[in-house]
Amino acid sequence: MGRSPCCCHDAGVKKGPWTEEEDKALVEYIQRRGGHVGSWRGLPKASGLNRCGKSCRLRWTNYLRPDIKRGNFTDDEERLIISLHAALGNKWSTIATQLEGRTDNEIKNYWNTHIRKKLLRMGVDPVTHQQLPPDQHLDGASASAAFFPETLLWTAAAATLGGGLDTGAIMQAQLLQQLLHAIGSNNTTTNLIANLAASNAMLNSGGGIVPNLLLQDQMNMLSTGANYLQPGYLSNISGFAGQDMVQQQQQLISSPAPGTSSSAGVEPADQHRDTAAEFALHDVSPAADRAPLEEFTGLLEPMMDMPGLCSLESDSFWNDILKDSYRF
DNA sequence: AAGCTGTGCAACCGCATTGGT
DNA sequence: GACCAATGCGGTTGCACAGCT
Repeated sequence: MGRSPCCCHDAGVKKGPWTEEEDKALVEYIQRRGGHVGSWRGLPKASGLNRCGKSCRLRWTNYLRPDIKRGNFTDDEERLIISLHAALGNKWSTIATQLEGRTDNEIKNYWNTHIRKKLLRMGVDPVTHQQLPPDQHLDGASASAAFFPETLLWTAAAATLGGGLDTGAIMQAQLLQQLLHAIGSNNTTTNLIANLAASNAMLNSGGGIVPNLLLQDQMNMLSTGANYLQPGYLSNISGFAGQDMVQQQQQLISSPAPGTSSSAGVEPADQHRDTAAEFALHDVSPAADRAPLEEFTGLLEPMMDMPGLCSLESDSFWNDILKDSYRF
């Protein structure tokens, strides 16, 4: 497929920072058309701007659009970005759809300048969201090989969907997280369910399962609520965004580590699967309490009858978890 | 005060994807 | 299905600014 020549290569087309006059001309043009641009390529000529159409689009979407939120990111926004990044990777535009008034460019910049460094200081790999070896910590602090079941859960969910995570995949993970919360903070149960998800991830790692799930407004409601699924290191730390990093590191170190993972030289996707596999092999706990599991399956059953929410019967991710749950 | 360095962010660039013919 | 124009996306760059020496 041939690449179209970009108008930006035309001689005489202005580049660089936009002036107030240019901003005004662009805003007025778009407002005159009722907020509907039509053709970006034709916009510069029609509006009298000596700019590339691409440049106009970028200026509008990243700066001039009236619904853009200004100011610092809140703690909740930061957590949401981290959670979504753990599942989606650098899909900035997808992440931006879940943060009202924030642009993909803004989120990307914020990630690269703030969050990325923060995670490195915590000893968390900002790409894989896994614990880094002690010698790779940004602050040089040593840490035990802390392990987070919920991080694994994220990984498992992402791997289950073959890397092509869509809103349905996020919903699966979020619903699973909510179920875990509903059951309570029983670590044994959490680990068990994480194992089930990990096993499922191994079985389906190349499958690219795309579940038939939720309506967009349900997705928005849940993903912006307090119960969205977070990587384990977030749920282990209260007030992540504003907390002193040394203190956070100490909290991480103080957590007992049920398992370790070695991932040097492994591609991220493979690393996810390897870690999931390792955890599943070493830490399946048939001694998990029966009562919480009954509660878990009890919570799932009525959801099967909720039209438009999810179709558990036709979705092997949930089916496998359900079957495995009953087996215990 | 001048120079250096680090940081944050707007904007650019090139490839990927989408949609129309 | 092939082709091409238009748009979208993510990585990268460059500049302004602040803080430090």
